[in-house]
Amino acid sequence: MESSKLASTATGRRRVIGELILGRKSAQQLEDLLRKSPGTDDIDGSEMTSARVLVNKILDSYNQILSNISSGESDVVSEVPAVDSPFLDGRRKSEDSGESCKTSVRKDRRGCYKRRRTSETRIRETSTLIDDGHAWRKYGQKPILHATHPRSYFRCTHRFDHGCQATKHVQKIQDDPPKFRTTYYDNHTCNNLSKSPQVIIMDPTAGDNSSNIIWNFESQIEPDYEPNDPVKQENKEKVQDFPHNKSGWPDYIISPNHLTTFDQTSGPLTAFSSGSDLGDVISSDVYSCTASTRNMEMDHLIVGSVFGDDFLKY
DNA sequence: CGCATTTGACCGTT
DNA sequence: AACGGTCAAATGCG
Repeated sequence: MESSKLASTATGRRRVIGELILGRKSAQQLEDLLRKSPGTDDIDGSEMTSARVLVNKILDSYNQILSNISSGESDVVSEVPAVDSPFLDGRRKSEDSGESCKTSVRKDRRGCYKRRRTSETRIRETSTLIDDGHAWRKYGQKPILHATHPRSYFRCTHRFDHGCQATKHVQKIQDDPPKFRTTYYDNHTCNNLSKSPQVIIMDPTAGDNSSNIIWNFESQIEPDYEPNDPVKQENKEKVQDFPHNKSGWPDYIISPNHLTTFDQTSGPLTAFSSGSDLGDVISSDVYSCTASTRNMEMDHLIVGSVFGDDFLKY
């Protein structure tokens, strides 16, 4: 096929990937349409279900192909296994090796850390701020060079009581329409979800733009907005255990293993499907979590590694 | 009063 | 030296 010829060169591969991404996007839009119109005159419920299954299969195929073909295409899609254990990360060492610090002017400065060079990251871009169901605590904010908005730094609230090392960085990267990039580092080991992940349509007025369908988790702290954010309280109050989330990964996050882990029984699919008992937090604007919704995030989530500050997206 | 956020300073990497 | 990431005292809030 022509695509295989194309795929043999770098530029050809990019084109193939581009086409695949377009195809996937179309499938996602179709999926969305199916969800929005649960029953029409022409299609009964079972046919609709079949259609959704088909769409899911198409999306899975796209994802599979993309993840395979782009394994070396770092600037298009990246999928890089963890380079080092979260607990061997420099930041971790800083926690428990304070004595290795240079003599500091301040009293025992715990922060003898190393800048993260390569570590497991998941990068997500959304048109709103996200709350992934975990309780985060903001520990810093910094202006970033050549960035119009500061970057906010969050760590898991259970860092100290459960030793959870998960952190994330949130940065607004675009004003109009607003766009936020959230970079997750390391796994949650606390297994504590403050609340269920949610999927909603953020901006119902922008109906024709499928990319507006995002994972919204109400608002996380806005990096450069009003600091008095109700989210703080939400994170605080809704902490509860979700024992089924054994992996420590938020259910909507692609595990570092691969996209294909979706097919596994303990994967996000299962978790989402079990969302029926979460209805109390799903508003009218919120999609219930179905198996198919997981694919929507593919537009926004990038699994990869960060080398320096270059991140890889498509 | 306890906990989360803010913010300036500190530290390691580049 | 610049930069990004983190710490921790100060502050705010419920």
